[in-house]
Amino acid sequence: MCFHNALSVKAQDLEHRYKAKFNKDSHFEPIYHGYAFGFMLWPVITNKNSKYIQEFNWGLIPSWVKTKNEAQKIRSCTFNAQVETAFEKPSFRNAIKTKRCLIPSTGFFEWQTIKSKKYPYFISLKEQQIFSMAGLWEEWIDKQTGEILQTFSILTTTANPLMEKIHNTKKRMPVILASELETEWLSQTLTNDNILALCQPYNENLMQAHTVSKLYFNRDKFLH
DNA sequence: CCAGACGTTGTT
DNA sequence: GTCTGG
DNA sequence: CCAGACGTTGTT
DNA sequence: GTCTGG
Repeated sequence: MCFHNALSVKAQDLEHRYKAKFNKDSHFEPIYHGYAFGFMLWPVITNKNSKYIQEFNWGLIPSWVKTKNEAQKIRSCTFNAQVETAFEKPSFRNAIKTKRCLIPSTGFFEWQTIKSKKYPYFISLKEQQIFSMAGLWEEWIDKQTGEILQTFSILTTTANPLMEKIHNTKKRMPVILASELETEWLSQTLTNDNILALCQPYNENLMQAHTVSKLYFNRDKFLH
């Protein structure tokens, strides 16, 4: 599961890290806590255009969705996509073959449950401030208004031992790509097996986690 | 045939 | 768009 | 964010 | 009207 994500760096830092540019009209500001249900804009680098950092909305809307209402309903269920089943699911099977992207992150939040109480953790990488989660994207056109919505989903896989201890109810974690595999993820010529091979749980020894205050998750602080 | 799903996991 | 369940 | 609930008891 | 669940 991955509903709480962070990208607490400047636009310029991202441009250096990915050797890609934001569009001129972008106003990216550091994101200290992004919550999926805000359907917020997030920087992504797609296989279609890796020279630019685009900003897509979190919550993938498949292209076959007919109405805004239906789109709103489905996108609250497509913040994450399980990689084990993504090749079969109608919502993801097209995207995982042809529309992959990198989701830049500086860390994400997960909850540990102990005796029915929940403790939030922040998880990041030891050696890279900015890393990439593996993502899928889609482009949806509202036939009523002509509006185009570009959206994305974060792939999840089974938790590694560190994440099993933290996210101890569902035991899932986002797919994290080693930096040297980012270009490969965006390649147009991968087989299904190649794609699955890139989506293994990340090495726990390269990750770090610490508890954080629940105050970070007060509704008022991260919605709007 | 035709309506309905199509998806994931849950802080205060 | 395509599959499933009734 | 925004649609949907807003309630209780307890059979096949 | 306000809270909750997705």
